[in-house]
Amino acid sequence: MSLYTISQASAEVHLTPYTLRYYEKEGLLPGVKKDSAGRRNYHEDDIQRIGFIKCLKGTGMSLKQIKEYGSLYAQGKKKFEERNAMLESHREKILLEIKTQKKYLKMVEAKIEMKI
Amino acid sequence: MSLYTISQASAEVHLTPYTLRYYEKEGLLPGVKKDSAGRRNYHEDDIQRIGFIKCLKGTGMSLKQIKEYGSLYAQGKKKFEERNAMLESHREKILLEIKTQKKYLKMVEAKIEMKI
DNA sequence: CCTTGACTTAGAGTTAGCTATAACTGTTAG
DNA sequence: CTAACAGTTATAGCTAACTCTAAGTCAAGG
Repeated sequence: MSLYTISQASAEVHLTPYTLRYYEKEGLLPGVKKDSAGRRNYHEDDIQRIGFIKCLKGTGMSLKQIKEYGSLYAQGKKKFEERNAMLESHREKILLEIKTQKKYLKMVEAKIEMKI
Repeated sequence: MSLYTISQASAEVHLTPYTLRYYEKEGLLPGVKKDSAGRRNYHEDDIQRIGFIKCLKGTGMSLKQIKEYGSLYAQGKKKFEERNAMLESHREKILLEIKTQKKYLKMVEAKIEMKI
């Protein structure tokens, strides 16, 4: 299938229709097409975009920054440097986050092992 | 030093005095002592408790659940099973989260490598 | 034709987790 | 002694990210 209604897209990406409309309203997901009756038609690449939005959001990027990233993306290769710098620094952030999570994991495990 | 004012504790744990008072008000940090003038005196073990609160919160536990955990903790060994079950399931959650973060890391790195 | 149901919009409401304000009190340095 | 300071409480305000409601539109089945 290459076209999704909002409820199909919702099921596909595990976000509610409310959230999908909200993301669009906030400018995170520009250019979603509509049919003659005004209903959203999500294309395969919209699904991909939502997937990457979830990735960025899931690693702690704010919707505001995600929107910023998307807007750089939309401006093509003239903003390539800026956009990639954003990803690079986000990459560092994720690495740090994983490190922190591992540290916290050890703390929780130590507490479990204490058995008191 | 074994006693901290709120601003010293704040500096020590990297949380604002607002947040420390808020946590106390919300019941996450019961039993903080006060001096004769009514000012909080954080003891070494309060600092430790805050450290563990940060650990739980940093791994996605809600303040409500952290409070619940603390209340089980306060009830001593009769609630040991329940409390440890909470930690065990939280441990699973952290492991899953690390896995997810690693997946997302790969996605971001792939995007960086695309160079488009 | 008419009802049903999935959609639309604008805008209001909710929740978590702080963050700030106002009014006040006790301690300390000059 | 007094002014500045660091704390106190109660309560209001804020932001992010949804989540829901109301009122309306359109298409398809009986």
